[in-house]
Amino acid sequence: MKRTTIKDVAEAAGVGVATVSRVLSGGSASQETRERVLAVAAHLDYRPSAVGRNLRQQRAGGIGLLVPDLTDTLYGRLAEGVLACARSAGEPVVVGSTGDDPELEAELIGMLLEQSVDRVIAVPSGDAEAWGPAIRAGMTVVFVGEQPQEDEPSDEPLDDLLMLDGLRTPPRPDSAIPAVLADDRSGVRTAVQYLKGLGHRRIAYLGGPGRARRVAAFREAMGTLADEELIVSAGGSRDSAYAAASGLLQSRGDVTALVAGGSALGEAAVLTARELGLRIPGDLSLVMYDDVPWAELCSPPLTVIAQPGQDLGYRAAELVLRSGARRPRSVLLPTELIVRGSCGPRR
Amino acid sequence: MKRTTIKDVAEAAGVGVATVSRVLSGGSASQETRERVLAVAAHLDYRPSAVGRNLRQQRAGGIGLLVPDLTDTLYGRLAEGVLACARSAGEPVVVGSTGDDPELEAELIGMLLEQSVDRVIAVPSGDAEAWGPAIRAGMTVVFVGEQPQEDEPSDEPLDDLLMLDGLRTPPRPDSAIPAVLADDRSGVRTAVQYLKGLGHRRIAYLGGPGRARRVAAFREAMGTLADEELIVSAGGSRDSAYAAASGLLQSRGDVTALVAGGSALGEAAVLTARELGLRIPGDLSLVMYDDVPWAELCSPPLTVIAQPGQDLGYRAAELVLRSGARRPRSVLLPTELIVRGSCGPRR
DNA sequence: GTGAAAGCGCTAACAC
DNA sequence: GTGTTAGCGCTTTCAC
Repeated sequence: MKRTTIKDVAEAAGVGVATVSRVLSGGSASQETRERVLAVAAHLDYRPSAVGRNLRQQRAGGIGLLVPDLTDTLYGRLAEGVLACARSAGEPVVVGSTGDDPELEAELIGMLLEQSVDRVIAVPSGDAEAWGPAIRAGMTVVFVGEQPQEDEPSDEPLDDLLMLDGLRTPPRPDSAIPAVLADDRSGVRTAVQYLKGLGHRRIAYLGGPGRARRVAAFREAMGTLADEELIVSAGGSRDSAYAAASGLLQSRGDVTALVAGGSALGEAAVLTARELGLRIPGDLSLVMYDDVPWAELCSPPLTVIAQPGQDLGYRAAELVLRSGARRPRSVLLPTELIVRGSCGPRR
Repeated sequence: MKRTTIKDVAEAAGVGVATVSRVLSGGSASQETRERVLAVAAHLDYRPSAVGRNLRQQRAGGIGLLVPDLTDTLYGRLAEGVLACARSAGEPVVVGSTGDDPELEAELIGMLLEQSVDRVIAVPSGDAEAWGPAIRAGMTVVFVGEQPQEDEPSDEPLDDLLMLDGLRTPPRPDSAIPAVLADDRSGVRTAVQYLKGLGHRRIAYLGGPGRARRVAAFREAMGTLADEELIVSAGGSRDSAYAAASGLLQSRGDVTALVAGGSALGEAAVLTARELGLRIPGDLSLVMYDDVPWAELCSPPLTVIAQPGQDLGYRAAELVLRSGARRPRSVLLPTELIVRGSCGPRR
């Protein structure tokens, strides 16, 4: 099955290939020629080959999208957002799932490089260095939902004074890589203040791999109440989420409230609490990140910090597509605390 | 930022481009030459351009994946399966979300054609004809999770006799397009028999767009109990799911059990039941398609028909990748009824 | 065992 | 306005 090429169209229309190319890309041509070429092209069901064009233009169109896990509703929404924007721009999207594994992430970046995909949107899993090769190769990259951990010297851990100021982690001072982020700081702060208002003092944070910004925001919001022992982070797998939740809830009997840094973590927390006979919100108040559909169906309905998943993706796609124009700045999208039934006064 | 090409490597290694190409694709070369080329390539951080190769070989590598909605956990899992298999084969995956819209589906097929993506995995949304152009263009396509509706004359509706035989809808007699499907027939049958065993007679089915096989399987399983008025199908949107659920539950007070053909539908059913003051399983027994994470967290925990989402995707990817070898046959994967707490005896 | 050269489908520079 | 032509990076004959 041979593909119809521009040459076929040119011959059938009795014109040169350049003319066909011009007509199809809106260049100048006489009315008559234009119509004939268009007619012939339609009749032959001609589709310009993106491969040919890409080779010629030294850059593949299309955009790459790297997310940790498509099974997570948040990333599903994010992907839908990217796809929607890309589609309206007629761009194909090459998707990769990193499983929150920096190594896999690097491998996928290499794959995109090989495909000459020169614009990518990513929820980064590793550190910023993984993106060196991509940047050096001239890729336009936009981070979404997360940024690589700062490689700040970890022996200057956390200064209580600094934590009180409102701007410890600005959307990254002047990083070369723009990012579209949810306002975690404000989301977590709202949640923590809500819990504090309910009388809770021993509030734990259950985080996933990476997601350093949320943890930092939690520490900041807790202020002097922060206790490193109540901040645990699980690996990417479901099992490790349960293990972490279980470990936390069992060894720390004085915990009366928990913030789960993602829906998988929240799920683990709910199940673990049930197993342990902890009632929500009677014995344990729970706030979960991400307003997934089941949050409302859960018993009790879960109070959540909602992120605009789809918007995050859409905006990121806009940024990466219009990157040519102005220097893209990072974007911060609002989060919202949706109060349902999983939090109560300290018992 | 110019990309390192095969020519650069050839020059730096003091050999011809053909030699570089051979070495890199495992062709014959002297030990010494091979080592030198490899060293130079590594040193220059050379990556062969997929675009160049694709153009030369008249076929883009990579595989296309078309799903209705990445926000749905089932399709997220399915995509993860495809991605996992594709990655192990080193193939990029171009993903499109059809929103269950045949028109959008056709548009995305066109986009894949333009990209010269010649292997695609799809959860079809439209009828079989939408795939004509793809097939004619030489695409290898594999359906997954669903097949286009049969264009059987609808005025010969359903023959009760035929419905009793065990093989009314085999994995498609000898269609040109192979499919990887979950065994809906057996899944639905098990669920319906379970409900019948509980004493239910007025069992409704709430389906989504398309998904004709499940509906057919439901009719078949119901046998003489089938009532067309209890079979309703919603559109793709969340709203239409609620509307359908609401309409069904309000107008048909004698319904004591409901099978929801997908997790979005199940969600709508649970919420609607709550609004209407119908208790589950007291007033209404519910079986839902797809074992999403929240099914267990719901109140009550939902009895579900589980499909192996990830496997479906993985197997489909295998099929589409090995398509060159033997004539790929369709695959039927088992479903499982997971009994939890949403079904009770007829009140 | 290796190099020179053709050509995949396309666009852009240049000639007419 | 339109045709001719030169490559984009690569693989693959075909000579040597």
